[in-house]
Amino acid sequence: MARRGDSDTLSTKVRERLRLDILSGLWHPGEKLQLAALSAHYETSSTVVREALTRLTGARLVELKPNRGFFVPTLSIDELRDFNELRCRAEEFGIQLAIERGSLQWEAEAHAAHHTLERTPRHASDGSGRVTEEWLTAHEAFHAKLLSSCGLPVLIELSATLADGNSMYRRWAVPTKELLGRNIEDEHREILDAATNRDAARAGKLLRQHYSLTMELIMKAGLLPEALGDSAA
Amino acid sequence: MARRGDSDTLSTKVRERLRLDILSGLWHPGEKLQLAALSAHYETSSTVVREALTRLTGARLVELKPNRGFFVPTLSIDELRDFNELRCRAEEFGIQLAIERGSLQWEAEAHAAHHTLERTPRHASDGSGRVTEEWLTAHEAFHAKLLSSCGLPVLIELSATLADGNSMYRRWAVPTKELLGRNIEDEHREILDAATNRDAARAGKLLRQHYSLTMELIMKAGLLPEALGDSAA
DNA sequence: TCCTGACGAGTAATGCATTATTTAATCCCC
DNA sequence: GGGGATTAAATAATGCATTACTCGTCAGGA
Repeated sequence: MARRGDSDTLSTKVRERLRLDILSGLWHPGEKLQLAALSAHYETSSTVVREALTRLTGARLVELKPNRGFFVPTLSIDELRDFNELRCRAEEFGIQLAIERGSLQWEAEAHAAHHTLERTPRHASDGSGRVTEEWLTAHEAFHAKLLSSCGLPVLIELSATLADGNSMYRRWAVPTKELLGRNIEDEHREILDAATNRDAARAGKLLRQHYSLTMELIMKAGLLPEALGDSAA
Repeated sequence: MARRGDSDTLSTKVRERLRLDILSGLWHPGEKLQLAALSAHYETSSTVVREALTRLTGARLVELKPNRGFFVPTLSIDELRDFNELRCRAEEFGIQLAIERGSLQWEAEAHAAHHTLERTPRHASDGSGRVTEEWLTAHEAFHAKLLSSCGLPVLIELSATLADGNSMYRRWAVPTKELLGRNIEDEHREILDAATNRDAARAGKLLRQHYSLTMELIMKAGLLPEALGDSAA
């Protein structure tokens, strides 16, 4: 085997690595995720890769076709609007509960998460315009923290799943000036402000705008052909 | 091995069996699901049991504690109200989309599913008052069919997950006359009627009432002690 | 007596070997 | 030469062996 004294399992770590690799586009939509290739890449046995993939299936980041293998799901721009609406509704409900129930510590942690997000560089320094993995993580952490005090694990998990799905659309959208250059910091600041001032209605509205604006930009930009499933592996 | 010419995998079948066994209460909340015991019970290797359990983890029917094993999640009556609200919101949105987009065939299939449901006996003939597995399946199939034309796979899956969660609460509620004797058939008929007459607002309202009434009855009845996690295996 | 830390049983996690299924390539037969 | 069956290669699914973790138990020392 390959481990010693850590706490959680190899499978968990591989799952997280795979998740980030899919979100960052290392494996692209439609691509077949072969067990042998992945176990070589992640330097572990096919068993743990299989478990990691199976787990990601539950989060809709991987699709399993019985007896055919695992695949990265392809995206459909037609679904994006409904997808976004579902996300908005879920988060509106979530933030409402979270604001009702959040403690002072929650407020503090939300500020902390926001601070981290603000200080994490958004774009890679290589000029590719690609969003960095660190920023993506901080962004999801910020939004997750806002909902964390809602008290409903299903909802937290749902929100994470929908966030990942949205990241996929964002990642495979045609890069445009508007998408790349958008000033997202103000939106986050306002959301944080509404939440920690316990204004659920305003927080919900701001979240909806925040998500919907991104959605509109993605829909205007369209998806890269690699995301539609007709690409080569 | 144990198979030859079927289509989908052993793992899928074991997962479905496990799912129904958990919903029906064969394994109860808090119980540890040991790989060795389960592979003996389902007559297969621990590998496929593990995969089945991992998959069910994604549907929140099983919980995995790293290096500790798999467990049936315990229930908390406090969460039920929020849980129900999330479900209502998701289904209201889903039924709205489904009604906008459903074809004539969808209408027909909804009627078919409803017919099956109506003709499937609800309670076991042994007088235990327990809901039959067949009725449970038909019930979920009916509701799933209503949403099936919404065009958003995430939402369909979410709805199925929430339905399973609700079944758990229903299963582990203290049996009361009101819960056992409720006339649920009229509600289904009305929902079907609203949906196939393309009245989204009414369908949504009826669904909300349908779910919320069950919830209220469960909250009034309370949960059996076995569901709370302090029971022996 | 109570804590601490080492041992050991039980079992979860991982790795690897084997079997089954799919997919494509080849070969007949028309 | 073309279409459908047959065989072969690739790889997904399953089974089993091994390793490593957790937790309970017990011995030794304060």
